[in-house]
Amino acid sequence: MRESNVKDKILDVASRLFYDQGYNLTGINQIIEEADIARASLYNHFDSKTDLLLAYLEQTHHRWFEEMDEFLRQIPGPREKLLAMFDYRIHRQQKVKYKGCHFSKISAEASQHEIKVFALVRVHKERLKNYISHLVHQVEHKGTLDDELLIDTIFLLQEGGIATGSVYRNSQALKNAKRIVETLL
Amino acid sequence: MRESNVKDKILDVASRLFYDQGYNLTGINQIIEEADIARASLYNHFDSKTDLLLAYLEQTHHRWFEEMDEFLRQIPGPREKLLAMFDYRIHRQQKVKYKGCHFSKISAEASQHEIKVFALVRVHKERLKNYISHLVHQVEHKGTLDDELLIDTIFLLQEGGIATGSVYRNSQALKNAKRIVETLL
DNA sequence: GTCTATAAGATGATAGAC
DNA sequence: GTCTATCATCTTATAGAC
Repeated sequence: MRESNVKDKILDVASRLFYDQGYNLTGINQIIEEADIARASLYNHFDSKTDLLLAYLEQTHHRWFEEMDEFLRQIPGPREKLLAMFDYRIHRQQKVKYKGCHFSKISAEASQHEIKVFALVRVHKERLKNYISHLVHQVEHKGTLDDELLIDTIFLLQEGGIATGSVYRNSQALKNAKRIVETLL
Repeated sequence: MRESNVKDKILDVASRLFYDQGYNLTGINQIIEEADIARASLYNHFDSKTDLLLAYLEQTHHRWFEEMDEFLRQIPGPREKLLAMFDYRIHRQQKVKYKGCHFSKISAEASQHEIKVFALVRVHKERLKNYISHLVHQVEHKGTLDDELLIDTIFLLQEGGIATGSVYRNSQALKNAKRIVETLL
């Protein structure tokens, strides 16, 4: 097996377990067992468990936006794209079985001292809000809310919708959030 | 020390640590040390760490709504009460140093098998939404959104606002959320 | 009801052979 | 680069004395 394949395998298994079980409930032992590699092999590719966590967050961040770009590529205008963002999040929510936002989840259980982790969470949320901001400035909307408040509305409805979906294990909140934005746009 | 005082002391210390450090990062050892009680004393009052977690969630739930009732008691009408709910959450957010919703935080790190924990989280969120629902049905609003969508908007803006506040460690999102609701009401 | 001592297992990380 | 063996520490929980 090529070197990179071992590293990828470790990261794949760790990513799945970190999200499904939680970071703190996932031990190094389980990762090496399910990845079927030696204990020292893990520490050859990653300095520590925290290092593995950072790699997980970075990969998840990049894939998240790659998939969204792909999802929205065919959608024509900014209004349609803003609404399709909700479809993307509903689609993704179903794919990950309603366990919530990867970044919010880690943010909730990480030690306060791991400042690099929180920095990555902020980067992710910031980029999402910038994406929404870009589209809102392009769209000709009703003007019930001004641009800045509309950006916040769309962002917060998505964040609230994902959080609520993880509590009820369904997409109802996000579907309602989409209808709200449809009415306001 | 009276029996109940020991039990209260354990629960107080555990509550503080569960929220500040996270449930999984808080060990029984630290709880007994900071509460200054014997190891077996804890197990005399609580069957297990999970039992302690459930007691923490129940107490937090009751106090949360007690404090909100107190906060909103003087506020005159339903419109003002709906807006003051945001003030309550901002006030509370500052008090707990922006570490997010107690229930969402536990929901994010608890094992999927602890179904009683998730049931309590749903109870808490459900009661909050019912409270909002009650007020919205009383208020005479603009009608930009119908009652049901307005209830979801207010609920999701609060949930998103708290989550976002825990990422940025400030109240900006909740303050903007309040302005949005002011515009829509 | 509270105490100390201890159990049995899991934790993250390292040493040294190949 | 991968391996096995091992470390010191921490985990939740229980036994038995007072």
